[in-house]
Amino acid sequence: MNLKTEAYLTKLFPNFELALKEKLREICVLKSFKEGETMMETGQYFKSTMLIVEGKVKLYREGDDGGEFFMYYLEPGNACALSLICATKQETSKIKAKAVEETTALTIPIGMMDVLMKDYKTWYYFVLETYRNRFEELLSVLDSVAFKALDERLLFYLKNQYKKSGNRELHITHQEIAHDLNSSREVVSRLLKKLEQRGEVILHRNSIEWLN
Amino acid sequence: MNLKTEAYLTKLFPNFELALKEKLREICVLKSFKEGETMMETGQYFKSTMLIVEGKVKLYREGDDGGEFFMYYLEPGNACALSLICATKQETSKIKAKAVEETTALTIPIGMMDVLMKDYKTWYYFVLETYRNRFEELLSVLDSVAFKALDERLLFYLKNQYKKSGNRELHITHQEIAHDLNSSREVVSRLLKKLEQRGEVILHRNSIEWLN
DNA sequence: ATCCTCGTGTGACTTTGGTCACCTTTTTCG
DNA sequence: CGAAAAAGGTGACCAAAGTCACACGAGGAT
Repeated sequence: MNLKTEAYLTKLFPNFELALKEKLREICVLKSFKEGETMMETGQYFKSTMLIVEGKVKLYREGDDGGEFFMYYLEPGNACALSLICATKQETSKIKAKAVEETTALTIPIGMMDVLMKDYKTWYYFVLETYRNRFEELLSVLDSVAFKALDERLLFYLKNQYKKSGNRELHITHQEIAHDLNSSREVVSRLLKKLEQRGEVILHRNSIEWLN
Repeated sequence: MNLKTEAYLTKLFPNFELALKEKLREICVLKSFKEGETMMETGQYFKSTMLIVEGKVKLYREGDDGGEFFMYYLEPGNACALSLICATKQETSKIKAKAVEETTALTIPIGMMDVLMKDYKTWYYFVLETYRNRFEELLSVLDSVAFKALDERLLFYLKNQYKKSGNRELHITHQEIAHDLNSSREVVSRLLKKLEQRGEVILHRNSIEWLN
């Protein structure tokens, strides 16, 4: 297992200094999640920070009313910015993380965060870079919610999916899209139909073909 | 002027280590903005990072269509997280910063960012803390846009204004509220009327009295 | 005093998107 | 195979909020 940890660190976090990698090999625990499993639920305290090394994770923001709202994906090489924040603040998150594939993560006990921060410059850089990236991603999500009507948000969403998967054939149901956009299935279906009529996509059962 | 800089640093950034304060005294330039002045416009490159030391700044996100959208205030002791991000990335911001009062800021040339980051631990902490706080603030803004109807967003907005000013008497026009919420004046007027009928506020010309 | 601007109030209309009811087709599973 | 579940399509209806048109009153300017 330590060997595996080392392999992941070398491959996905090449910028980590040697000493940091050694330290992490010591304190990290590999943890696996099944497809569809919820890795983190609203109301939980963070006991550890996670570095994703395998799979794909969807991050949702949860509203007080129970609504959910897709923010972004975490992929191998990413860390959850929220877990970095919440970990240090010892707060419960209004965040839900869901594995969309079989996912593996390196978990770091939050007690270690301060030490890592202080002693390893490359960790510090990594955390900073993570914040930066998530911050920007969050801003662009905010943009689309604040300024765009649902049809544009849908396009934005599909485009993102396409970019992430690199596949013209998006394997997803209308229901799930509606869920991610915090809207309803009928509305999404209607809008998709329009997109199809405008020649931007072709609809199949369980998948959407992205043209252009 | 260096004396002034020093005074500000001591008062507003007590956590900065001595060496950092000295360094900043060397490289910072004090800059003042008039009430209503736009400090930062979309499309500009950041040439410097700013630490607010006097006054109050409203931060807006701008949409492609020209719409604007109030995110949060910056106050003495705050830095603009965006300028920290954009500065390092050399990107243009889709952000507008507007002084709502006579405002003074310490400006730090972006070229210095790396040095500060590397050499001064307390700077590093400060930046991290800034990210953290803005990130959370951004999330709560996102919440209100994503999950709440306009009436609730209005309440959220008024409550924030009240908290920031500490004054029951909010000196603001319906027009400006509408602008900040990226909505329209008529709608805001109507909703405010409803709030008045429900006994939550009293409307005056040019101001809103916040009850409870 | 008169005028003009600004802030506000209000009714009518439209669009967007959420909801409901109900239907068809495909897939899964006992 | 046949029933049930999952995925998607569609029309009717409704509420929220954006738009337009216009009215009114307070206050400042001349």
